[in-house]
Amino acid sequence: MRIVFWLLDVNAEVRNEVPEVWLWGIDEKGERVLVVDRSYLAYFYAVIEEGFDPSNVVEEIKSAKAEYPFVVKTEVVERKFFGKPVKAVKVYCGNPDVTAKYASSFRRFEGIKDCLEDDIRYTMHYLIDNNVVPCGWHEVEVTEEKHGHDVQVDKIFIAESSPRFIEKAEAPALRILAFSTVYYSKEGSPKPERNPVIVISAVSNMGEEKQFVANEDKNDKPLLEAFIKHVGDFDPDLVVGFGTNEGDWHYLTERCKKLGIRLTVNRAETEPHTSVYGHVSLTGRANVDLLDFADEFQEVKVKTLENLADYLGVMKLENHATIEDVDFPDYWDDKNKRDALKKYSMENAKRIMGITDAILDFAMQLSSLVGLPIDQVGAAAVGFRVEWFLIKRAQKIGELAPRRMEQAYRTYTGGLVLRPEPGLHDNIAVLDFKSMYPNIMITYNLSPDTYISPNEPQPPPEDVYEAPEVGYKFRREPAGFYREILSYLIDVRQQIRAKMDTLDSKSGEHRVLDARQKAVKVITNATYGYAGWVGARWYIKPVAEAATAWGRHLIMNTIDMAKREGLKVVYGDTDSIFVKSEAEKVAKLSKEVYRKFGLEINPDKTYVRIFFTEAKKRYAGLLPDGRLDIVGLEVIRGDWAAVAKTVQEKVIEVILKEQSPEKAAKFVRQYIFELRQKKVPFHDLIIWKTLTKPPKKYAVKASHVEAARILAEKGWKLDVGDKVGYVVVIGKGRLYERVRPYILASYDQVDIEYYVSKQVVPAAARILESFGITEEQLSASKVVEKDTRTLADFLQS
DNA sequence: GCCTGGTCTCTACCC
DNA sequence: ACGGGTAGAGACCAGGCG
Repeated sequence: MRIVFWLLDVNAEVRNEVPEVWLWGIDEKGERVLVVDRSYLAYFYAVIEEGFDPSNVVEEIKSAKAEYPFVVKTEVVERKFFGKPVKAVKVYCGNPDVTAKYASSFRRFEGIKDCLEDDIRYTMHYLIDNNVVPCGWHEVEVTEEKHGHDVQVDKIFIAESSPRFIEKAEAPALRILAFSTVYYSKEGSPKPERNPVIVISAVSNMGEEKQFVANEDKNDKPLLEAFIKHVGDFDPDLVVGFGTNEGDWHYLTERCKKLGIRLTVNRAETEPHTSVYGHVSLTGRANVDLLDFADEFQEVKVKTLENLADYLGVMKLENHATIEDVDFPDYWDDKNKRDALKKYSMENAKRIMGITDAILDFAMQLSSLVGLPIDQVGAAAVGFRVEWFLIKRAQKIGELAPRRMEQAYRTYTGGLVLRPEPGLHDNIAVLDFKSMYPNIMITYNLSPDTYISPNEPQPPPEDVYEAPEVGYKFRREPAGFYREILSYLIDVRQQIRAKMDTLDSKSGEHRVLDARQKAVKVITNATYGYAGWVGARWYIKPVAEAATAWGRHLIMNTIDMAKREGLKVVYGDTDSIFVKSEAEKVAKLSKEVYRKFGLEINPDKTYVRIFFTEAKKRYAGLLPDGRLDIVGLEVIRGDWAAVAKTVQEKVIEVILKEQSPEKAAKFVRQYIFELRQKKVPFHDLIIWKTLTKPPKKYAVKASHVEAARILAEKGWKLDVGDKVGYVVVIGKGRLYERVRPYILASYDQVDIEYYVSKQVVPAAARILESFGITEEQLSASKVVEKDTRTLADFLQS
């Protein structure tokens, strides 16, 4: 019989010495199915030395049969490696776990140049070779198997053919469970061996809410058992949380162990286990951690669940109280507050479900585009997402995936940034090169396989593109790997967008296609960065270096052409120039640049008025619709207190809209006055900074590290990548000696004068100094204040 | 011992 | 664990200064 199913998750098993690929999915009728494919063998390639007879290698492998019992068969194949034809022996193994070991032995065999693709997981080879696509539909010939396994599905099938991919946009109706936990700890970061789970809130995408609460004596065993049962009863396809990969799953698993129960929440009666890219796998379900997708939202500086939900409009922050982790025990112990804690926990579960609604289409599209199952694609770093997409495309053209090589890290020259013309300008147009680096790579055929290294025989000059400044050469023909891939991506995105235009923008298909074009764009734009990444399988530094060299060449030529056209250039960064807007001249420039270089540069936006400081990469513009576009300045930085950001934004607004520095200065002084009265919320004084390495590795003392140390003393363990929120308090010595984690500080300890002189005034002066207003003028009363303080200090000591 | 200027470290930004 | 270019704050340190 034939079934059609949508692929949710994949894993491998070896049963009775037969390797099996398990495909977990949902069929057209909405039944949960497991399709087991026993027909697929693990393999790797032994690439043959040039001029060596592959059959000798085959013989050699055969004669070593005793040492390599899992070699099932060999096959001589033609492939390409960095574009060059190679012969290889494809070595099939009866056990997926031995390929890497065998490959490393075979590398020493005579006539074998290298072994490849032993580092690609069995399941990934399966998906790629059969064009089986996660979050995609497939049809497959199957026979139904008796339901003898301990797996939670409606039906189990044995595949009689390879699944065949079917183009179909929309996903089936999934069952989704969002959950959020509360742990009880008075000793700092909760630890599963000593601290109980006191609340788990769960929400389903059907709107069902369930809350599990510990007993009065904080016995959490019944709670956990009830939660496990609930997951089993609801049988979700997707389990979604926030920070679950690095937190909850480990905690809950260990907590259950400690209580003598097993956290069996997957479809195979096993416990959660950590898998590739540090993601936690729940066999048969997709475990999605929304924190993995938070990077997509650069505007959200401090990645908390609340902030992300607020940003996505899921649940407006101002209407809901946030309870800090440190306060959980108080809220539990105080019976009057306990309901608030329960409410907060349930709101968090709802936030998770809301965010899921907002990003799930994108996640699914990214998964199917890249080819990694949805639970993995989020956890995979950008470089690996690009790489899996490349591996998938490589297979289609017979290109072998290179191994990751240890290579020395060396930087290279990047984009060109112009010095801005400081001050105010009216009517400025921004001209942007459309997808500059991808298009450069396509146009000049920059690719690992078209690169001609200096020690190779050199083709005649008319057959190569030579990058300016750096002089690297690339074959004009045939099309390189990157050209193929990038043209494909750009084409596909155009097709999707054309299709979208024919659809009702509220339709399901439109929404799915929009998510897909976003996923395509993300991968397209990340390809240049991938090309310059030392860790990349296809890393060839000259490829990335040539791309930026062409970029500089293009932008410099464009500036010259603009000037000749009579356009005044006031700024530019990498792929853009800012010019005094003159529609006809701009149009003519675009045309000429296209004619000369074959790349498109078009007006992106126009500023009614724009302001530059002396610094590059920092400016603020007024858009025709009245919105402000602020770039690089403190307003959009996460490591400045809100007081400074609020004031600077207001100053910018007054300057751009009313061109009145005096009014702006007056506002600043008024704000400072109120700040000194402590009329601004305490939260607006918090400064957030990321811990970028373990505290011990810092070469110099730093405020946020010191704040983290204070928290650690109290038992609150912070990890690399965590944001530390601190305030500056009154005291002596260096700044780092005067910081406190905000959750441990009170308003009356705060050193307001620090916020005046080091936050608000500098942020405001950054703008106002161009108009002749000094820091002193902004903090006029500072002098008096300072003297008073000095006097007070004097009297004290 | 304190101030000053130069350099280094650190973070977060732009594209 | 995708690239380089850049600003700005604060730590740190050597040298000046009777």
